[in-house]
Formats: sequence, structure tokens, C-alpha cells
Amino acid sequence: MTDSIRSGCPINLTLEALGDRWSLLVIRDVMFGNRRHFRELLSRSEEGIASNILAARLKRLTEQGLLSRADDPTHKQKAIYSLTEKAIQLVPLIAQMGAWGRRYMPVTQELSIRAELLEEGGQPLWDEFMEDLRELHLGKPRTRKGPTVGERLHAAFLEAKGRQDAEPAARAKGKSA
Amino acid sequence: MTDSIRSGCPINLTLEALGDRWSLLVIRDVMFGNRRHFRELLSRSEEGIASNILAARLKRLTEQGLLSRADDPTHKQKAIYSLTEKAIQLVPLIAQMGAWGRRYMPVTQELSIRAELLEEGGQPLWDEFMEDLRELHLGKPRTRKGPTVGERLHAAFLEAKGRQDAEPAARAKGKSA
DNA sequence: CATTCTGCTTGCAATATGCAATCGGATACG
DNA sequence: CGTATCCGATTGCATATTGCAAGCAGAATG
Repeated sequence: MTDSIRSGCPINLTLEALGDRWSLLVIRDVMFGNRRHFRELLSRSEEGIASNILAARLKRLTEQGLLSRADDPTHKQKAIYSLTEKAIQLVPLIAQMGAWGRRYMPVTQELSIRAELLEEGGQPLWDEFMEDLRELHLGKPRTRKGPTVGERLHAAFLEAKGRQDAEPAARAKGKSA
Repeated sequence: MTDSIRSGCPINLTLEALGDRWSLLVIRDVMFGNRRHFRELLSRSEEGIASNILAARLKRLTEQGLLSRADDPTHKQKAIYSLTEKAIQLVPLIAQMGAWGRRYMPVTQELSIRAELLEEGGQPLWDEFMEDLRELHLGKPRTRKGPTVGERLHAAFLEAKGRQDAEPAARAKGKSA
């Protein structure tokens, strides 16, 4: 996490901002899981981030202008983390990461259903998602009606999860009943 | 560079494959700079990679199936590194990284001209570029004629560089003559 | 007043990175 | 030949980052 700039190349600078093992995972959890508090990010983390690492990343991401931090009115010690526009603009990048990972890495079905939908939806769906995120994190009311992209992704995730839970062990043998 | 899998999430797995400070820069140099030998990657590296890190990354990327290694017939100690299809499929991801970096990070004009062109060209240009890379790295002849995307990007880069060299220091004050 | 929850810190061991020097073999040049 | 250069790495060592477990003080809850 040294902040010294090695070169002015866009790829390099993006890598310096997000190219470690945790930063983008934190943003993913805020973005797709709507985790807004420290404890939520800590205890519901799929990968099991350590508290000191999470604290360091939240601090750095806030300093970098990717997250903003606000007091929670319901609890004087609670902090609410929100995505900034800069982070919301990462949606296409994250979608491409998901698409590539889904194609070439040993992903689990359950966790990749969202990536699949994002890939199928393409830029129009990404734009919708970004609109929804702006409402959720920046307070800008959206014009579109109906369920948000986040809700649709989450519903599909739960559906895939339910389908998998109902059908244990059978997958490994390729059976369907 | 631990290889233990933390979760089956596509984002996480992509991050585990490429989410360090150097892996993607090596791929970038092979892809855009057509650096195919160890020494080329080492000495012409914009960010100044150390030889032990480069060796470790080349080894790991080869093991991961992102690069392939072949003997150079002209020199028994030379190795030629080539992109695999898996790495060529990173073009959209890298293009999005460039686009985001260009928008939000303090990039240098000279080094971001290629990212700009890739962004403007969009998916059709990315597809062309990937076709060209397949010819260069996988030996698959391309159907299209004319200069490759790599050549066009490089020409634009040289042009931007020349323009900047001819006009020293003036940029900082916003003068044009 | 004790318990739980809040974001976050500390100590410490393990791992990764950065840097400079160097390796043994292959090639080029005289 | 002989020696200088090039080849893809490797080694030793200092520093930086990570991972893990435990603990912190203040705020809310019962």
C-alpha cells in the first residue's frame, strides 16, 4: 500500500488504486451486498477479511475518494460508508472482471449468477445499475420505476442458492434427480 | 502471491489471479508493447520492475495459463513469451481499466493516448485488437487487411509523444505558443 | 450496572517486495 | 582461441505488507 506513483500509465494508476487483494472486494460488498457498516463488512465477508485490514482499506478508500464516510444518526458510534461517483463508475470494470473470472476461473455457480446477469445485460444494464447506486449512495432520485437492478441480482442469487440447496451432492455426480 | 482460494466469487478469483502490483503490467507490456523476451520486459519497463519479481511473475503467469513460454530458435538461452487466449480475453477488462484510470487518476497524456483510442473504439475495436493478438501470439492468420490495431495505437502514441517533446514546459502554464 | 455492540487498534509472526550483486551458460567479435 | 557481452534467471538481505488473535474505549441496551 505504498502510495508512490510509479508511472502515469492509466493501467498502472488503476492498479495502484485498486490492485491489492482486498480493496475491490470491499467495494464489491458495498456495491452488490449493500454493506454499509464496518461490522457488516467484517462479519458477512465471503472471504473473511481481518478487522485491521478492513479498517486500513476503508481509510485508504475514503482518502482516495472511492468511499465516503458519514455518521449514522441512530448510533453515535456507527459509521455509514457510501460509494462515490468515482466508485460507481467502476461498474463496467467490475462487470468485465466478473465475466472473465466466470469464463476462466473455477467459480461457484451460486456466486457467479450475478456476474452472468451483468454480462448478459451489457452496458444498458450497467447504466441502470449505476443509476440505482446513485440513488442509494448519493441520494439522487432515479426516474425509472420497478425493482432495482440490485434487487433483481439479489433475487436471482437467492433463487440459484435455493435451487442448489434443494439439490445437494447430486451435482458432483451429474445427476438431476 | 499465495494461491489459496478464498472464495468462488468471480471477482475474487480474478483478483487472486491478477490482483497484485505487477502481473497485469507484465501482460500489458507483452500485449501493447510486444515485449516478448525477459530482457525486453526488464529493461524497457516503464515502472522499473525488479528482475526477481519479473522472473516470479513470468513463472506464475505461465503456470496459470496466461502466458506460454517457447524457445527462441536464434538463441538457445532466449525464451519467447506469448499471450494465451485466456490473456487475450483480458482486452476488454484492460480497456475498462484504462478508461477508468484516464477519467479519475493523474495520468500523463502521452501514456494515456492508447487508452483513449481503445475507449473510443469500444467493443468492435477490442475485437479487432484481439484478432491481431491471436495472429501475433497464437499464429492464427487474420482475415482483415491493413495496419493492425497495435500498429495504430503505437503510431498514435509516437505522435502524441512527438507533439509533447516539441512543446516543452509550455503545457504547465497552459500556453500554446 | 452488567452485557452487548460500535469502529478500530495493538502485538507479533509469516509472507511478499525491493534492491544490488551475481550466476553459469551461450553468443559475438577480434 | 580469448574476452566481452548478452541470456534468463537466482541469491542475500533489508524493508513493507499481511494475517491472526486479542483487546480497546465509548455508546447503547436490558
